[in-house]
Amino acid sequence: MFKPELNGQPVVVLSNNDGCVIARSEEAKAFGIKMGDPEFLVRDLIKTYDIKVFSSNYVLYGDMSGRVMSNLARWFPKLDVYSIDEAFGLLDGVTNLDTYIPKVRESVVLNTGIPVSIGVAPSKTLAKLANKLAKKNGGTLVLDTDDKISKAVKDYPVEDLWGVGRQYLKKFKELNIETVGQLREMPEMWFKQHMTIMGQRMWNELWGRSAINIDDAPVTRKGVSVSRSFRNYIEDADVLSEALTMYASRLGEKLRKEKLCCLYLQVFLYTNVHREDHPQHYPSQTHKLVIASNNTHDLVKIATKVSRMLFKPGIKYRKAGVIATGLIPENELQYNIFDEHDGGEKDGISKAIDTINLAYGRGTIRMASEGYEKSWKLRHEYLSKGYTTRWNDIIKVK
DNA sequence: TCTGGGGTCCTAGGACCC
DNA sequence: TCTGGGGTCCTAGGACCC
Repeated sequence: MFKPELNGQPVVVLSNNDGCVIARSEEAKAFGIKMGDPEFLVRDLIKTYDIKVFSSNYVLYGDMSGRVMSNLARWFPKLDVYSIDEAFGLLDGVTNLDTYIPKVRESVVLNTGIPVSIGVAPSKTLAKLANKLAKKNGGTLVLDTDDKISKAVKDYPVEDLWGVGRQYLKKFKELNIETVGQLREMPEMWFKQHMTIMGQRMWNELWGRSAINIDDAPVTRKGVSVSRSFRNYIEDADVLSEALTMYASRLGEKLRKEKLCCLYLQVFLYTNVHREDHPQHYPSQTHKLVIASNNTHDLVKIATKVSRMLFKPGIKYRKAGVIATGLIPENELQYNIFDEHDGGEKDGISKAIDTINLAYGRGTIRMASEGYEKSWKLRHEYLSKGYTTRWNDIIKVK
């Protein structure tokens, strides 16, 4: 949208640390670049065909996503935002689907500049399938009769079905099941035996009986995590605790933004799983807080302490992270009669830090233990601009 | 000599999603 | 030399309860 000259060009977007290809234009796919390919393995292809490369820019994508979702919400009585680029909408009471759905699509494209596709069906699983087929059908597809559904699933490859990953696919292939049409003919008991309750749901969904509800109530989340790969290996406990300081600080910011406190903080370390010649070590430990917290001081103290306990000398660490669970609203804290509480002093400091960082940019005020050199910091060499979120990057219209 | 039945909660690990 | 990050749900097994 912001670089229209790239329309029709091969373009790829890289994961964090510029590690893997995570999005490709049709033109880039045609040159044989696959989802998840490591950048360094396709570097020659990129050069040969002059493929345009971008680092991920989640702030920009998140903002554009919000625009699309709020436009969609005008057309559905219930909208369940499933991911950054997908939503399920309820169409109860809409009768003229064949004219309504193309109208929704045109409206979103017109108002946001983002092309979307819409699939309609009696269950989420079939709607996902319809959506995929819609991409080659002008952007919309309505499966509102048993006959249309049977035709749609007949040749649809099982590996593209929602809920089918590597392991389930292996089972299907052993039985020579190639298409969703074949899969759906298996008895219900077979689904239950081989795929437990998930399979039973899938079976119902495939026959047009909705088994996965549309939920527009904001669900209370179960966990919040921050993890990153390092730019270079870390072999030093002090450097490792610098990284954990930053991750725990970010985690605190995220929790405070959602007004949540955590009762458990899990810390984990990883070595490079792709290197068989490196000794592998992937320890993890969960720390239970006496009083749930979301202030940076508490979280950093725990994260760095645990990371030093987990660390083993002589190991090349590649990645680390922190996970907060046992989440409770920050205004429903359970104090403890036997433990001292600072009366919220540290919480006040964290709030002040948030205010300053919001005004002057993330990281303006940070914990000293985050360090200064940061040899582990992310690589982002091909970052696009913050067209919609930074004053300096906003496009000029002449 | 012979030792029940029905639960909950927690954690680790596996499978899946985008 | 270089391989992402953030989630959900389910199951099994252990520890505990009465």
